[in-house]
Parts: sequence; structure tokens; C-alpha cells
Amino acid sequence: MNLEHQLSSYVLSAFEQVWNIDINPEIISFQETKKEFEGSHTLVCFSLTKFTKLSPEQTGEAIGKYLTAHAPFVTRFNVVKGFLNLTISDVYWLDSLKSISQTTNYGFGEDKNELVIVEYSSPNTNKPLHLGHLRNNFLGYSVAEILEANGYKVIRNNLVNDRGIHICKSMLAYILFGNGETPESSNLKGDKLAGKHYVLFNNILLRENVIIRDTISKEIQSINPMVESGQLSPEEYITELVDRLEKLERSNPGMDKLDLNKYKSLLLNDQCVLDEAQNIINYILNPVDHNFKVEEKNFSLILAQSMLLKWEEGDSQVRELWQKMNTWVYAGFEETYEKIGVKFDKYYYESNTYLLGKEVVEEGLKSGVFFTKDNGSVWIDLKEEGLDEKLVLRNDGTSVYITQDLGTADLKYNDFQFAKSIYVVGNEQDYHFKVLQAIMKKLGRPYADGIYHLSYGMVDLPSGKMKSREGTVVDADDLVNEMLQTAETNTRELGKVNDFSSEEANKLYQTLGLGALKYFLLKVDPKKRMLFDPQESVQFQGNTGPFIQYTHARIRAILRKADEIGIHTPLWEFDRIELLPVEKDVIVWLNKFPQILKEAGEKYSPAEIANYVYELAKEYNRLYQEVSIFNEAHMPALKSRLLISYVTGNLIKTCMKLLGIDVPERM
RNA sequence: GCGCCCAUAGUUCAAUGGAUAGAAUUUCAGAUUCCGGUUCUGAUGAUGGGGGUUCGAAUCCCUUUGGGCGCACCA
Repeated sequence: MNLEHQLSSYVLSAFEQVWNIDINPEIISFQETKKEFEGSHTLVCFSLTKFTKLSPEQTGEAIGKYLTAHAPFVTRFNVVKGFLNLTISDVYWLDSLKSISQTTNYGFGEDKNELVIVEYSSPNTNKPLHLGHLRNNFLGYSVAEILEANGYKVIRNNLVNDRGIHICKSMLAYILFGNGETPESSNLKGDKLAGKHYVLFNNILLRENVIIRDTISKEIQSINPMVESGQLSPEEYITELVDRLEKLERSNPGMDKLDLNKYKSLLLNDQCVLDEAQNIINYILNPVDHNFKVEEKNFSLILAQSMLLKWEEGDSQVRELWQKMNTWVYAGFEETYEKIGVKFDKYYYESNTYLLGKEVVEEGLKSGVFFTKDNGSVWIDLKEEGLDEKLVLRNDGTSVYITQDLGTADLKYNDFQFAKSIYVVGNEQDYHFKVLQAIMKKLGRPYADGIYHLSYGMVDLPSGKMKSREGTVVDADDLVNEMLQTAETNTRELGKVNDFSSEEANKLYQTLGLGALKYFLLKVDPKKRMLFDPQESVQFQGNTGPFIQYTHARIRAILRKADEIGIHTPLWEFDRIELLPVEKDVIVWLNKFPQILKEAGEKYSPAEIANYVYELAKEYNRLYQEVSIFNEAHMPALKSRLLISYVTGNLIKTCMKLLGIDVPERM
């Protein structure tokens, strides 16, 4: 039973004995006493006045008197306006300190025997990870740690988006530009290689657009006379297009070289492309069709769509290339995950799950939750839930995004019978997840209430807002490397590593750089959009990871010294009955941890932990500054300060671990 | 157009409906230097605007302004 519970029960008995009333324990709540008043716990009396029939001040006085008389650990009280501030005895705090120091996993929750799935990262296999993914990964990993500490069994899940038109774009570009290169031959990480080709695909689009615009323009004489005489076949048009692409390349020597022969043969062998070419020719002959849009006439896009169809049919060539490129990408991702220290217990691949969900649709149709429109498409009406009508199956019977999610939710439940399923996904998908949960409720899924969308905001950089659309994405690997580099520079300048071996030093840079990055991204309320300042994050002062890491290292240094001078008998064996205010402040703060951890778990918010551990480090530094440890002549006082240091150091380490951050023993 | 989210010192972040809105950073002034420098103390400075509910509002409601996101038979 913690202190607040004990206080509450004394307040309850005060009401029983003084006023002869039973009150609801829930209206008794304590809060932290403001620094300028004496005491540590404060009871707000306003809401109690209707029971006492007294003014808030009188109520506070009366309860205060009762508590000092009956609760052994309440030594003094004062009432300011309607606030009753309680002072707890030093003996109580010293006992709590000793007890914390002997508790393993202090503050952790009881085993809840419930399973939670935390799904995060969930990358596209054609794009390397960027800054936004880092926030996602760190959040997911940390929330998983926090839930585990709260007593849940946690599955860290990664749903890999490894299929779809976007993958085919990369594959097509690889066929046309790749020239057989591999991560080894190009010396690129696998995900970077795939990403490069995704960009190259857009390159073809642009080139084609230029040329298609040219060919449909009447001013280009070399082709149009043939059109007018009706002599231009789709094949000839394609040949013309490829010729022009070649000319374009020749006049721009810096351009990436397209394998034109391969491209031409792909185009000529695709019926959809030939049909589209005929459409273009028809338009050139008779350009009255106002709906004709050049942007929609990209042959490369048509090829990518054909490729997706082939993939779905299981075409062996397409599948083989897909397999090969995905293997590269996964290797690249793993390298990054390893580097940033996140891990997963389970992977789902969309290539395996994209067909799921159709049975769910069937079921919903039978039960009348879904309905069919005239064209055969299937919908759900969520107007009662404050949402709109939403498509769940196309008229051709194929799945949409939400269909897959319906299916995967069932799959996950069948696999794990989770109590909660947490999706760490950006806030641009808020609506999607509202719909998902609403549908699951309507379908009567037992787990529907356990679905939680951990929605987080975008990360901006000081150099300007980053948006993938505008191409200003910041690559995750580059950023991490930059952080490690800055950590190294700063640390060297301060001369912290002069006596370190190069191996130790490198490990330290890694710890500091990553710690800075993770702490900075996690200390902010997840749902808020935030600004990441790399320079500020690696500072050793301020609300930063390295500041906290530094405090930990300092504590370890103190404990090493204590050991050297022979104080290593059990630290908790001392007799002391009085505490200095700064000492008590730290102990009070240490006592808050269980509650903070619980709240962080309930709110899925690593920021709670981050802000707590920062305050803890500050409180400790204040103690460190104001009182001497080793110059203390009174041995019980010296030992109790060492014990405070020991417990604080351990708790800093625990908190940082919950954030996925390592702390150094020395620096 | 409709819907959701956000708005707090110069800047970056805090604040279960509770006290004089806290930190960090910046600038200025000082202290400590025992274990360790980057530690500590103090000063300056803010709830976008207007209404309402409440004993009490940064927080809840309405309105207005300014940002972001979403409104695909894309994922």
C-alpha cells in the first residue's frame, strides 16, 4: 500500500469519526505540493466542503489536525487557502529509501497475464527509413518496454508493406536502369538501392511526359504527317517514343542511362501499352477529346500495373525479382534496426495478408453490417458513429486498404488473443483507425475496444518543414550517423575520453548520439507535431539525453569511489532520523516512480517517463551541489547519501531503458 | 465545402478543472569546484482574440483568427 492510499484511508476515517459520513474514496486525491510551501502532499479541500459544511480553510485545518493526531507518519500540516499541505516524517522517507533500494524492479506492475501487441515501424519496402520512421520506431519500442514493465506480455510486431504498385515501380526501374547491380556491386544498402530505383521510376515518368507532350503537339512534323496519312501504327509510335528518349539522353549526358532496347521490347509486348498508344494516335488525329490527359498516358505506369497483375498471378519471373529485391531491402532495414536498437518479435508481410479480410466482408454482409451498392461494391454506413459511408470491397471484388486491416486484425487476434492491439501510425491516418475500430465494434469483435491508434505528429527540422512529397525527407541512416559524429565531436572537445580506448570511446559516442536522438524524440507528447533540433539534442546541459546520461555516469563514479575507500557494506545499514530538505526532495521524487510508470502505461506515453527522469536527474544534481558526500563526517549521513545516489542511479538507468536508451558507466 | 488535430516566454517543451502557469535554451548577475568540467542559485520574459460554464479555466463549451492533416473503387 503506497503512501497516498494510506493517507486516503486516514482521510476517510476522519470523515467517519469527525463528521460521521462515508464518502466516496475517489474524490480524495492528493497532488504534489508546490515548491514554495512546506510539505510534500497536498489535499485539495474545495470539493470536500459540501460534506464538512465548513469553509475550505476550516476543512483543511480539521483534516490536518486529525491526520497529525492519527497518522503516525504525518508530522506537520499547513493550510493555504483551500489547500492542505502535509509534511511526512523523515523516518518514513528514510524507510522508503531503504525499501526501494532492496526492491528488484522497483515500481514495476504485477503480472497482468494479458497480452498486448504493439505494431510499429511498418515500412514500405521501396523507401528507406526517414526521420518520421525514427519517431515511430522509438515510440513503438518504448511503449512496448513500458507496457512490459506494467506487467503485460508484449508482442512487438512489424507489418511490412512489401507489395503493391509502388514496389512494382522500383522493380521496373531496376530492370530498366539497374544493369544487374546488387547491393554489393553498387556498395549501397539494400533499401537504398531499392529507394534509388523508386526515384528513377519517377524519372522515366518525367521523360515520357515531355516526349508525349511533344508528339501530340501539331508542331512536331516528323511524326504527324505519318499520322495524318494514317500510316502510324502503335508499334511505330512506340519506336518513335524510344528514339526520342535516346535523343533526350544524348543531349543530357548526365542523365541516368535507360536500357532502351529492353524498354522498347517491354512496351511492344504489353497489350495495354499498345492500346494506349492507339488512343494517343487517335487523339492526335482528332484532338477534340477534352478528357484526354497526358499525365495518364505514361507507358511506364501501365507497365508497372501489368507487373502488379503478373505478381498477383504468381508469374515466376516477376516473383523472383521481387523476392530478390525484397531480400536486399530487409537486409538494409535490419542493419538500421540493429543500429538504432529496436527489435521485433513478429513480422507480418502484406504479401501474405493482402487477400485477408474478404471473409470478414462476407460475414458482415450476412449480418447486415455491410451493404452492397448497385455496382456491386460493398460499403458500411458509419453515420451513426459520426463517420461517413466507407467502401470495404471494390466492385471487382478486390480489397482496399481497410479490407486488409480488417483481415489482419482477425489474424492477429487468432494468433495471440491480445487484450490490446496498439498501432503506432502517423496522425494522418486518424480517420482510418476510427473507421477500423468502428467497423470492428459493429461486427461485434470482442477485441474491438482493445484497438488503440497511437497517433503521432510529424517531425520538423529547423532547416524547414520536412515532407516526403517535396522531397526534403531526411534519411534515417544519414541522420543517425550525423548524430554519432556530433556526439564524437562534442565529447572530444570536452576531453571526456582522453583515457578511453578507441573501442570504449566509439561505444560511448554511439550511446550518446543515439541517446540524444531518442530522448529528444520521446520527451515530447507523441500526438504533437514537433521540431527536432539535432544540435540542441546532443548538448550536455538542458533537457537532453546526454545530460541525464552524464548524471548517471557521475553517480557511478561516486559509487566507485565509495567502493575504493572501503564503504561497501550494505549501504542500507545505517541509523539516521533526520534528513536535509534537498535529500528529502530526492527521496520524495524517487517515491513517485511507480505512479508515473503506471500513468505512462495507461497513456502509452514515453514522454511521461522522459520528463520524470529529467526531473529526477535535476533533483539529484541539486543535492550533489548543496551537500558534500565524502566530506561528511557523520557516517550515517554519508551512507544515506550514498544510498540515495545508488537508488537514483539505478532508477535513471531503469527509466532510460524504458525509453530504449543506454546509459554509460563512465564518461 | 465537410471533418479531425494543434495554438503557452524570443525559441523548444511542461502543467489528473486547483495555489503566484513550470522547465530548458538565450541574455545578465553570482556561487561551488569535495566525486567531475557540462553542476548550482538568482533576474528578465508567455496561455492568439472575444464570449460563456465554474468557488476556481491554458485545460470544458461557443465564436473568431492562424497553422497542420484527412475527406480515392491509392496504400
